[in-house]
Amino acid sequence: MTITKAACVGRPRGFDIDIALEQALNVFWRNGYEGTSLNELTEAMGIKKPSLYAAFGNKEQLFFKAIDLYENRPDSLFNIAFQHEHIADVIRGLLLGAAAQFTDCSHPQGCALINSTLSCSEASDSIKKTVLERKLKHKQQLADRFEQAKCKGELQDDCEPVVLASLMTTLFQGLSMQASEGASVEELQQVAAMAAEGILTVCVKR
Amino acid sequence: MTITKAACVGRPRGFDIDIALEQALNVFWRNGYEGTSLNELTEAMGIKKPSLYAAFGNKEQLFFKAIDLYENRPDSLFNIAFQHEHIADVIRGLLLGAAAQFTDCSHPQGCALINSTLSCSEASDSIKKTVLERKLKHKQQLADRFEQAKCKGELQDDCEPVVLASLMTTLFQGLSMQASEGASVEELQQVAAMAAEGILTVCVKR
DNA sequence: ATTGTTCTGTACCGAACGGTAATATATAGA
DNA sequence: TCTATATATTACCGTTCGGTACAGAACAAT
Repeated sequence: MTITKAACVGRPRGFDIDIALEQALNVFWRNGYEGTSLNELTEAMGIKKPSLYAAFGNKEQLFFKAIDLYENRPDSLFNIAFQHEHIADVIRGLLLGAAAQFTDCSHPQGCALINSTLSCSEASDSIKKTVLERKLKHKQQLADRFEQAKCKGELQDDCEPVVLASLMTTLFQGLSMQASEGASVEELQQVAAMAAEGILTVCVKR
Repeated sequence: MTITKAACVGRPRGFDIDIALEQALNVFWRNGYEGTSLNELTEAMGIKKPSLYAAFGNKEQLFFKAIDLYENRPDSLFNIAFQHEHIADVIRGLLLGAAAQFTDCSHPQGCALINSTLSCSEASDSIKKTVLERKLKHKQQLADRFEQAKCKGELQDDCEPVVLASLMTTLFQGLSMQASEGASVEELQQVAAMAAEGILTVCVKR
């Protein structure tokens, strides 16, 4: 899916807009929104500033498009883990999957969405707000999935789906930060495994 | 403990250096290192830039001094929680204490150390490195305390103190982020309670 | 070949950044 | 009162920030 319809008249664009966007995502992923300068972006994307502005609007819109690209990846953590039938497998899949994906060295470490939110002063308020909404949406998806599991009788009676969703979000954010700080895949997997074991023990009927 | 020895000659300083430092800490706490500008600092501290530079060196040194102030607070989370004898109380104290302190509205939300690390591009590398060392030191303190508990037979045999310390760190970082994003004290306490219950169940002998 | 359209590159904008030179001002000691 | 010293104030430095005006270059349609 291209971002801007290819023009059939005029000078043709000299770069692949999808590849450029992916490069931009990588920079935002690594440095966050405010931590990324236009010079870093243009250098990584292999284009000059006016080309960037013509193709993507401005830094803010470029960021949103990059985040869209990130969230629509087919190998998204949620997409994979939610395919499991049993809630225990979902929880294990989410935590161990996060540990694996956040340390996957084929792209920057951690979660792009979580990393981006960080380096944001009061200046870029719309960025903060939008990223927060996305994260809230994901938390809601988790809560919905856990609620569904509870209806099926998979969860303990005293386990609140919303709280469990918050706890998972907390763990994701912590795992993402640790990954960004250079934690190894082994360390994060041990952490994820211990967390999963604890959650399964106190929240899931067996 | 003052930062700079009070001069007994020359024009006396027109502001309280300790109060100014505390104001600086609050700004860094709220906005992170790179997210904080000198104008914000001087405004919050009630002084002009040359006074700031005369008293604290530069932005980087001011940050280090502010972080020192933060870590040497008497009501530090670790100081309080480590006073408990039983490891179960330590773990509960750490998690519930974090939920409470991170949402305490008498100061910025979240953990200052964790928040600061975030908004740091490759530029301020020494900041990143120093903050990382501090966080690592805290993780080590946790690991030592858990190791000690294991020696006393308080932990399950298959519970690795280092992994448990990593999991606690992960939870702290997640809780701090959620607090910074505006989570309520109630929500965080529920999350902390659930996490504590899980950890106590799988890691601690009862 | 000309025109219209769109992209590319250079060179620049005002604003904000961290940091400082120069100078005025307030105190202690002589 | 005068001098030495340390602080406060103003006004400025060079750099980088996000963003853009402008002119040239490459294509499709005529």
